[in-house]
Amino acid sequence: MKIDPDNKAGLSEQIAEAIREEIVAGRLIVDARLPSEAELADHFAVSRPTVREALKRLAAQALIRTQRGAFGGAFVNRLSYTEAYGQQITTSTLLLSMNEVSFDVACEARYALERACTPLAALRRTPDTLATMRAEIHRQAQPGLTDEAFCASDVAFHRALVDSAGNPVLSYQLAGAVEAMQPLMNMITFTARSRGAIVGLHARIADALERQSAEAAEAALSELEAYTLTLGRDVMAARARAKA
Amino acid sequence: MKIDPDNKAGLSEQIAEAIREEIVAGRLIVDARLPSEAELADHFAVSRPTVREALKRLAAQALIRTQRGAFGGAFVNRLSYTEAYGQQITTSTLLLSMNEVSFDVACEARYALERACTPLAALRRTPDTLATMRAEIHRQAQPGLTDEAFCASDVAFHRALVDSAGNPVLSYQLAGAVEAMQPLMNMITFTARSRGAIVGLHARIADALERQSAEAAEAALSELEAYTLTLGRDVMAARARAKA
DNA sequence: GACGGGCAAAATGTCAGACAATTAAATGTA
DNA sequence: TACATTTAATTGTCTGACATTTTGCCCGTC
Repeated sequence: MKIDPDNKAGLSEQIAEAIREEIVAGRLIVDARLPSEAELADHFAVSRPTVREALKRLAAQALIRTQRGAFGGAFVNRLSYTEAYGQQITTSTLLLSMNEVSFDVACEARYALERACTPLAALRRTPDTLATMRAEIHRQAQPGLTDEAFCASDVAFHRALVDSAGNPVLSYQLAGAVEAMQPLMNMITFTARSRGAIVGLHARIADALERQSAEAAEAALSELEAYTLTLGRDVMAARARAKA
Repeated sequence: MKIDPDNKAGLSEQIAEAIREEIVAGRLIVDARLPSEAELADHFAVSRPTVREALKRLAAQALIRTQRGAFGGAFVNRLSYTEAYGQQITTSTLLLSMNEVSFDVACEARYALERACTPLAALRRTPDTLATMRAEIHRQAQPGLTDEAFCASDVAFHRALVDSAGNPVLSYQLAGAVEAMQPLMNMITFTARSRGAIVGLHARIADALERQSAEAAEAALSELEAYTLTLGRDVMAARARAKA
């Protein structure tokens, strides 16, 4: 590995970057054990706390895992889909909440991506994913549901739709797009009428997938997008009025 | 903020999680200054190195930035699109390289997502993005290009295609899908004939977008997907033969 | 010879204190 | 007022130490 002059980046950051390079370049393969903290400190000519900070940076990105005890140490971590999902979701949520992303733009991105899944979902939907979608539709029709629970169920429905495509990479990519919308959707107060409309469109999507009609599913999805957009715009307009 | 019992998670991880909670819940807003390391250490009743490890975890995820000097400290960072792109790309690349994702699955996901962009790209493509695409096509037609440079240009072309949709959230979501394919594509040896075919399809896509025909662009994209798939399968077959 | 307990070693996790480097505000001076 | 200097606050790093956890090995017993 390379050495570190005293530049402005900070030693621990440089060390973390050097190790990350080793991993992404494949020179450190999955489950390989890194040198111990003391050895790394010696190699990079820094103190152990500095090395530890570097390792914690990598651990925060799930690139390594640490194990205590004899013959423990830091090991290159296999990035599982589950961990990748989590990172994807937190990053997407923060990106949307911190950058004044308009409801319209986020909505457009989400439905564009979901429409990309529908041809594959229509082809490969399983009884399992269809059952999940039906169950969520049923839950959404319950009268006593809070707005938050309704939104959570909405997310679950759309995740099932994405998972129907049977492509884990696609599911991973869309996890952020679907989940990150939830905080924005939570701002909407769903009336009985709007809930009915949404449930109806969800049912149309599920029906279309069941009979493997990608066109019908895409059409219903587009209607849902348009309807969600009007709901969101109403909220924004009401908020603007309250502000003035 | 909450306290930390001595459970198995590790103190620094618990502290990092507690602060992350504060940020995502909005109780710590963008550019807000966190308490100093000494104050945090006092508050959580741990030592300063432990607090520092926690802060480095957050810094690795670009959630905070630190500034030295008087009235410096740790500040909640606005997650920029650029930083989010970077995280998205590294996570996607590692996910693909570490999980034996087949070329077919990755390819399918990528082109499905890109097709989701074409209707918007056809609607909103600018002279700027079109010029970028043309420039990359021209570069790809140069004879002396290495395979790596050809792949890099291919990525640049597809990024321009995605950016044509004019939706930054969409661009962010697709950054991983497009960039993470590059290591897989780099394994392919591009003959003069395959390069010609790809350049031709790229030109057809650019032409279709220029005249705002989403259908033609999607058709060309699908052809490109099919062709890429055959190239990838040839490589896999050759590799299987070499192994046997 | 096999099994089990205890001990030592190795490694990470944490702590305490100190010093260096940096930066912005406060202060002093022309 | 404008500029240079000091000063205080804060992060970055180092040194050294102790605690905790886990593994492997030795050794005694059955």
